[in-house]
Amino acid sequence: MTPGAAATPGAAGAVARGGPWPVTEAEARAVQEELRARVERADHAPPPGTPGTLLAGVDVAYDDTHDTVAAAAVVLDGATHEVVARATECARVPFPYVPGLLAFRELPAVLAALERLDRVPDLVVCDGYGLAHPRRLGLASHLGVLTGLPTIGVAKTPFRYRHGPVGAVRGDGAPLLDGTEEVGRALRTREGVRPVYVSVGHRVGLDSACAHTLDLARRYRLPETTRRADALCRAALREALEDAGRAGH
DNA sequence: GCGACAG
DNA sequence: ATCTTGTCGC
Repeated sequence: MTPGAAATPGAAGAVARGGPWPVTEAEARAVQEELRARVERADHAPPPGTPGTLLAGVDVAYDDTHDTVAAAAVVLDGATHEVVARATECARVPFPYVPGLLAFRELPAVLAALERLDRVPDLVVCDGYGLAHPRRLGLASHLGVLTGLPTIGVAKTPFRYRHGPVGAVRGDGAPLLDGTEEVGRALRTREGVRPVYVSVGHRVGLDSACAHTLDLARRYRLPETTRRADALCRAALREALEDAGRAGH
């Protein structure tokens, strides 16, 4: 994948091939403070169901004892939701898990997997948050700024944010609040199941982000994109560890 | 200082 | 994220 619309193709490429990356938490926070101004809120995502549209999902799996991370990028046809492309990347874990700094742990491998795709997606669905972040630069927004691609974040827990009751019907939602600021939406994708937490990443509006989340999560709580990416990165991690084991013994 | 804490 | 058995329900 070579995103022609990339805002900073050089930066994304440098990261993908192991270029500069923050080492300390202070450096990482400084990077976020720097990039937050580049997040675009205008909606550039095609409506759900648009024929010819490509929807991507990205996710990562870890084995900390082997210092290994596996990332996967999967592309679905926007109308049929059939998988049309996939790619993976394994690497050393580049950053520890620190709440608020997840992107520095996940993005290098994710960017490399995206670079390996032979298609450029119209929207990337991330596992985590976008604007719902202490510095308004969760991994979804961060990925969007580095690639120029429209992105959204769909998380499984509320992190540090609050919301009122969510209606029982699929599609019902409640604002995710950071104080009085709406940073996302708790969204019910299935009745009788906990809601998911949707937030804007880059170049997508919140209503559009929720519409895509609902479109991709008909049968299960989570979007088909992240379910596929999750399965693929786990398989990639398993194979990487098996190969390493064979080579070592 | 204490608790909370995306994945 | 990951460690883990059985169990309730469609």
